[in-house]
Amino acid sequence: MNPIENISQQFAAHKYKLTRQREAIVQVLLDNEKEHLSVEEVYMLVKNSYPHLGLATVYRTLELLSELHIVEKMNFGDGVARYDLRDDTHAHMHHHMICHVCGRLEEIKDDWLLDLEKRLEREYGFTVTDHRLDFKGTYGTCKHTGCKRDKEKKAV
Amino acid sequence: MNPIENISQQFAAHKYKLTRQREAIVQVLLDNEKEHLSVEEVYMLVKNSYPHLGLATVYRTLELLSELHIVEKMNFGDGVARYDLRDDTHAHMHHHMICHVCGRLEEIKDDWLLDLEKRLEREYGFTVTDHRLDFKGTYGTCKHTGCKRDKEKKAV
DNA sequence: GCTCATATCGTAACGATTACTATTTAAGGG
DNA sequence: CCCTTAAATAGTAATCGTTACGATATGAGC
Ligand SMILES: [Mn+2]
Ligand SMILES: [Mn+2]
Ligand SMILES: [Zn+2]
Ligand SMILES: [Zn+2]
Repeated sequence: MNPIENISQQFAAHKYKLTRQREAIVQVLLDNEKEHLSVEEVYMLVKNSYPHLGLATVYRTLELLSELHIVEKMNFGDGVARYDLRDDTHAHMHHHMICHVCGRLEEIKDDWLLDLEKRLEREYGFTVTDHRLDFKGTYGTCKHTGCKRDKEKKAV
Repeated sequence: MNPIENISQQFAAHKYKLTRQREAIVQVLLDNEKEHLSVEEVYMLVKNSYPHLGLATVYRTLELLSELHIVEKMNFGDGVARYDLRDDTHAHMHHHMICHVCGRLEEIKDDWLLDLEKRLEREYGFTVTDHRLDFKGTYGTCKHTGCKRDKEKKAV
C-alpha cells in the first residue's frame, strides 16, 4: 500500500476527513522525508501545490498527524518544533545521529534499544512504549575539515 | 569536594564571577536535583533566599550554566525549557524514564549506551560526544491504578 | 578611590504558537 | 436536490516564553 493511501485509511479510521489541504501537507512531508521540517518550512513548501493554504491549518494538521502517530513532534533546541515522519513498520521512534561540526542529521531506523527495554522491564518494572534517542558527535569525515556549516545556529 | 565548591572552580576557570545571585540560583538547583525545573520555577524558588533577584538574571545564569555543561537544557514538550543538573562523574548525559500514566520521571545515571557508541564508531565512523535518551512507558505499579496525574498536561 | 569590564535589573520587543470568529465545506436525512 | 449540522479552514488577534536593550550597580586590579 502506498504511503498516502495508508495515511488516508488512518484518517478514516479516526473519523477525520482527508481534505485537499491535509493531503497537500502530507505530500510535502512525504516528498521531504529526509528533512525535519518546521511549521514555517512546511508552510512555504505547501504553497507550491496549494497557494491559498493558511498557516493555522498547517499548525492544526501537523498537530493532528502527531496525534495519529504519523509524525513525531520534536524539539532539537533551535526554537521551533520540527516534524518527523514515523516509520509504520517500527513500533518505536527511530534514532538520530547529529554532527555538531557540520550539522548533518542522519537516522537509524532499526531499534537498537530492544535489549535495554528488556532490562528496564526486569530491573525497574518499567514497560517501554516509545523512546527518543539522539546521539551527538562528529563524523570521521568532519573531524579535521572545515565543514559547510560551522555551528552557525546557536542552541535555543 | 562539595558541589558548590566544584562549580565555583568551573566559574573561575572560565573567568566568570560567582556572584551572590548566581550562587543562589545554583543552590536552588542543588537543593532540587530530583526536579527538572523551568526558569519560572527556579525564579519562584530563588526568591526565598534572594528576594530581589530578577527574572532576566535567571535566564542568563541558566544559559551560562548550560554553556559550562553544569546543567543540560532540555525540552520535554510542555512548552518550557527545563534545566537538569549533569553529573560530573559521567561524560555523557544521563537517561530518563517517563511514565505517561502518572507523569513520574526517573533517572538512570549509568551510561547504558557505551556498546552502541562503539557500534556507531565502527559502522558509521561517528564519534559520540553526548546523547539524549528518554524512555516513555509505564511503571508496573501504574498500569491498572488511577495515578495522581492523569495526562493533565497536554504535550506542546 | 578610580577605571573599566562584567553583571544585574526592569522592561520592551520578538516570535512561535494558540485561540477566536467568521466563513466554507461536505456528509447525511428528508 | 435542498436543508441541517458538524467539521474544517482562513485570517488575525492574543498569548506567553524568551531575548534584547539601556541604565545602573558591582568589584577586581591599579
Ligand atoms: Mn528523524
Ligand atoms: Mn534528568
Ligand atoms: Zn524500542
Ligand atoms: Zn554515552
